[in-house]
Amino acid sequence: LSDGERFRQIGEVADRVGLSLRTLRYWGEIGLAAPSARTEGGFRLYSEKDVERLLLLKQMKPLGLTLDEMASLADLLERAQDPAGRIEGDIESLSAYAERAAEAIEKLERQLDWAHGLRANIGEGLDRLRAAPEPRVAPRSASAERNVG
Amino acid sequence: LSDGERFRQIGEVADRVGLSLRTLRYWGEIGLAAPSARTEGGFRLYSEKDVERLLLLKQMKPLGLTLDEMASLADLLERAQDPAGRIEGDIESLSAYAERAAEAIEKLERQLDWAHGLRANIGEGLDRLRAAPEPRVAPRSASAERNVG
DNA sequence: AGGACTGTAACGGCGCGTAATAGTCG
DNA sequence: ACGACTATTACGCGCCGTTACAGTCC
Repeated sequence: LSDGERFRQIGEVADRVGLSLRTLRYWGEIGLAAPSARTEGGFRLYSEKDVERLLLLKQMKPLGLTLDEMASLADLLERAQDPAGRIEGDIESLSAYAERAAEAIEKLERQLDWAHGLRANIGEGLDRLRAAPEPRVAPRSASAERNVG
Repeated sequence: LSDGERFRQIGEVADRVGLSLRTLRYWGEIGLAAPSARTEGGFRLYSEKDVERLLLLKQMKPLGLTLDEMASLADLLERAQDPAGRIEGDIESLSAYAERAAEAIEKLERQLDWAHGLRANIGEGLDRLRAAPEPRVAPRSASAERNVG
């Protein structure tokens, strides 16, 4: 307000972090990532820390967690930043998430492999389709196949 | 029926391909991957080709397509197998999917990078939490810190 | 004939997309 | 005072998970 804190409103934030307006509003609504201020008229104002949290959350998405779990993990990571505010059980919770992250990574690697295979598969299909002419157009002679423009 | 075709029922198929019973039923219901036979009493019977299609569809999931699009792509790939049954426009459709596959691969790679970063992040958090003892347990002297079991 | 498996039908829910309508900012 | 942006509210959807209840297989 009176200090040098820089606030942005929802549209700019959505562009910067690559999330939709709807998603930002929803995440605020459920307490996952609420803007830390509002204008007099009700416009959401995101601080720099708010934006960082959004980026962190966005990077969590590939782990396949529910939004509740993402909130929990983000809180854990924030608490791990300064050793003051930690709570009993944090270590266990966090190491559980570490394991889930490892599993998610394996799954992503498998999926990436599949995706590469599928792309190759599609490429082969395209080659085959392009090799044979359209059904009704028959080649006049065997050597005429070379005329493919 | 009378020939050597091997049929499996839904539970076995679910185990083999790693999809839930509900998913198999739903995919059949919407025409994405229906079993090619039923028993007299109504039990679904999946042929070997049915199972292959299911595997193909499962590998498509990371591409982020809708089920309708997955059906379309699977049909295109099947038609590309033998050059006989192809249809005008298949090449264009298929190459559009090729592009989407490429984009999906880029996205997956980004996500994989993020996931690695996040895992490292969690690891650092754990290290920090483990480094400092629980709040209420204060060391008796500075040199006593070495007694960590 | 009993237990494992499967069938259909129905409701529920997450994570938003998508209006519709009204208010706010520079 | 204009246009761009934003607010809230509400409905809908895809993709199944999850009962509940009944029937089928060996």
